[in-house]
Amino acid sequence: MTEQLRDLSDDRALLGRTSTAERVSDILRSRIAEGYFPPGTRLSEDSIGGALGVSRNTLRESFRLLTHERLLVHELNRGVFVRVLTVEDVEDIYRTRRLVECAVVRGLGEPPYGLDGLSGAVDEGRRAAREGDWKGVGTANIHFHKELVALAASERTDELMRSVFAELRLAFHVVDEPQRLHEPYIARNVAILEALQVGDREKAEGLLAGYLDDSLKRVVEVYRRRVGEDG
Amino acid sequence: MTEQLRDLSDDRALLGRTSTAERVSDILRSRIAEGYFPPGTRLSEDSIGGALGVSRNTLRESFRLLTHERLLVHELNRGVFVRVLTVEDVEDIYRTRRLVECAVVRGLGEPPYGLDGLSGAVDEGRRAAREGDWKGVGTANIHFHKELVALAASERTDELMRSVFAELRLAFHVVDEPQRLHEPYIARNVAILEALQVGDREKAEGLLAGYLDDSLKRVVEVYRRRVGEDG
DNA sequence: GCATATTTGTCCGTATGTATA
DNA sequence: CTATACATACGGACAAATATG
Repeated sequence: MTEQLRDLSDDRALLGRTSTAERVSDILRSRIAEGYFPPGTRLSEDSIGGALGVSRNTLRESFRLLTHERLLVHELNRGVFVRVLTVEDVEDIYRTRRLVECAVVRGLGEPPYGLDGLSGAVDEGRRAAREGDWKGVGTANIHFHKELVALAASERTDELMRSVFAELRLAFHVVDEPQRLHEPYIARNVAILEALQVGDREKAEGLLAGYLDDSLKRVVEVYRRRVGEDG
Repeated sequence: MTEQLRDLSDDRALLGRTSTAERVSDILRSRIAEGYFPPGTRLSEDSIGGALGVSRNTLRESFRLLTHERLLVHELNRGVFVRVLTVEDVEDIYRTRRLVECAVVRGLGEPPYGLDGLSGAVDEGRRAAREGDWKGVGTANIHFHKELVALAASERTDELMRSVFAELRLAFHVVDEPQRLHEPYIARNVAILEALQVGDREKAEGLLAGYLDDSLKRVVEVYRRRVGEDG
């Protein structure tokens, strides 16, 4: 474990613009997102603090940040663990996505819209698919929907959904069938993008709703098999 | 200051289910919500830690929690302050409210709906108005809209909006014209409730959108005068 | 501009409580 | 039941930044 966690002692000597705790959070968030700390892993204060060369108090502040982002769960007197989502969590994530993402599309003004971010995410997904990088396809799909939310031009809505999408990654790591999970949605993202390009909000919203319903069904189906009865 | 901040030393001896830091956060959150710590106030580690009888490290964990809820802002080497919202913040809060609250109403299934929470909040507002407790009317209005969001039955949406409504209170404290700010909306909440009671989602959504637009206009109008150019 | 006091940032050592083998 | 491991919380220390005179 220690090898992959770069020691921060050097950086600390230099002038750090952000606090140590935030930099630690950034590192841990990446490790969780990329699956290096899979759901269920316990993050010991001692071993991680030692590996990163930061004190317990500093590390605890990082844990607090990530706990509030719902990536870690804190059990009193037992420590922090990478969150293991229940099937109900996954359903609620998609409930929230459907509510917000459809509302964003519906609330768009008159076309044309600034769709560069969306088509960029589509390109990113196609490129990853060509290389057989299915996890990359999953990342690109999430980017697509983040860009979709960004069309609402609301800082709070963005941040709100940022955390929801981070949670969604946790579910993807449990499922761990990236091609089956992500490939079908490249084409559907394209369809949504095209509807928006011609200014057909209603069609885009319908496609989006169908997308989310199907995606939820597929994730939950595999998810139940994985987490079994304990989730 | 010290008189209003109850010492926690006694509670610590008793069986506490939650951590000290969380209980401290609860206390500070209430104080901020009720305006005892108005926006802009600096929260000194020494004085508050002393008043509550907790150590600096514990208090700093509370500050982290509340900072992440956007109620406090942290300035490096200067400490934490109760957030002062800008006009842009207020506009974004209402943008988010409109997006989510309208989507909740639109996404309701077939009537009848469980509207006990909503009518309870209406009663609460009427009672407060009879007693001339206009801040209480504001609290009741926020309850009404929290209950409205709760109709979506989504844990994440609830939590998300809980933090948005907490921020909204910060704006109300800056404005500080509670009667003018809250009284007109009792009747409009009633109208929304009645539309939902007869199952007319579309009318309810329209009333809600108008409500939010008017409320934003009124808050911003007074807000600009208060914060002036520095916001 | 300078010197001083205050406050925060970070880390340590330790005592206590809690869960688990 | 005991022992171990860990988390919680406290108090103290010192450096660094900031505020004050």
